[in-house]
Amino acid sequence: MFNKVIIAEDHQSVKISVEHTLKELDISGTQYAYYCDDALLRLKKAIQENDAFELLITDLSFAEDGREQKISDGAALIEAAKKLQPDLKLIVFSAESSPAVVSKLFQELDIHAYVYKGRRDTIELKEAIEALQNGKKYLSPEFRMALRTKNAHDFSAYDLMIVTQLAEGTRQKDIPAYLQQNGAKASSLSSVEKRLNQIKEALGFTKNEQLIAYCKDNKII
Amino acid sequence: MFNKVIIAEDHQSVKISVEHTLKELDISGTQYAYYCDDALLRLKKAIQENDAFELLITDLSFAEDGREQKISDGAALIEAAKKLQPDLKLIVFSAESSPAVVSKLFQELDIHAYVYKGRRDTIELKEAIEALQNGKKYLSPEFRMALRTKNAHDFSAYDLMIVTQLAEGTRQKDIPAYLQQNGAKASSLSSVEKRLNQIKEALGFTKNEQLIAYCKDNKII
DNA sequence: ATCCGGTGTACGGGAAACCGTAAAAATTAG
DNA sequence: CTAATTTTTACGGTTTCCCGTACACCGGAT
Repeated sequence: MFNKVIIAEDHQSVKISVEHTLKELDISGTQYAYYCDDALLRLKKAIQENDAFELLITDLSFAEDGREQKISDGAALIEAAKKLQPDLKLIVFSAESSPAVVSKLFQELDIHAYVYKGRRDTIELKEAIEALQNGKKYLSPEFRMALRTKNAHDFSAYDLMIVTQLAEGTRQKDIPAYLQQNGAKASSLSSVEKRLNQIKEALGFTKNEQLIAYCKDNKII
Repeated sequence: MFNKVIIAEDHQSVKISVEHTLKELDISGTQYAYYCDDALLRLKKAIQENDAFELLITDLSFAEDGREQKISDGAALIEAAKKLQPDLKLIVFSAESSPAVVSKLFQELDIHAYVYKGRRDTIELKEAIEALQNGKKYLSPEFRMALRTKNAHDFSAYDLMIVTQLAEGTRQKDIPAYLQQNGAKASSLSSVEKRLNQIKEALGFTKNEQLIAYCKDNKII
């Protein structure tokens, strides 16, 4: 049974609903943060006071609003929180609909649940919390199929460099210089061409413009 | 004083919060729809029963979830609702942060208020409703500056055709044929090249990839 | 009718991207 | 350590794109 929970969520409307949901589950020791930095601070403080949180529920994207923040999104918050407190349970509560992104959360950040903001989200949030209390993981139904059919192409850090440069207007023939500066293994123009071809081939594309559109649509860059 | 209000919102968590907010404003005749089609249906029915709604609060993006829908987003819902009932007051309640999109809502759909889902959104929603009751319009503070510095480039339908084709992988030299089929005035390769140059020039870009990235980021395509 | 500015089109030289091939370098296997 | 395999790089020909110039067309104003 969770008792001490912290929510990181920048939408006041959502925060209020989560508040209600937790109340319905008789979870009382709940704190809220509108900023990731604030959430991390509270986590630290709780540890120092020997009364650590048991569960973090966080959104993924946080809007900037002038206040300078060290941590700008939920993924980074989770990473920092895990370092601070490895046993912390993690629920991501987000409207992110890209299976690629969600899959990454489970694989790389090892979160315990993903709840998709949708037409049943408060119900699903309850289900997720209950699942965690039983030592299980939880994934919103919408994603249970999607995650199996994984990405047609896994973008490596190397791929990301290239695609990002393209999207920023760097000429293909100038990318080798950039790669060299950033210490990438294969940094010849041929390699860049070959890799781009492989990626486009894998995705069934023919033009760079198409690839950029795809990456933007899927939040890859 | 509003009395009969309808909410179109596909996030249960947000819907619950809006519910509370309206209750706090002593607005009782409130209905909710998780789908745009449902919202439109209720609007129609209310008119037939001579008890039309006074205010529509709607999100912009609605997730698809298997159920086939005629209207798939808030903008289309507003358009349909206006046709049905021109005097209906319109509040858009969304997390959309692109000034270009919000600007369009006011200019082309003539909405009365835009409330940005953020750290003060329930408060702002109240302010918006009160503003409307006083015959005023409302825009979330975050946008009040941004809307003045409008887009560096206004994309015409013609521009959109070209950029969309690019993003779909059509070769530049094949775009003229497409334009001709779709009855665009200028359909020569030269014209396409020239127009693309003008757009990129206006935005300070040099490469198509950059332009596609920009369009995706700003929800232009 | 003439003169315009704006807009669409045609063409051509040069740059960049595309694509296949083959050499060179680095890894791995035996 | 050498052979074999994979990865990276180099190079050349072709296509596409880029960009400047020049011409044709059209509606409006003189």
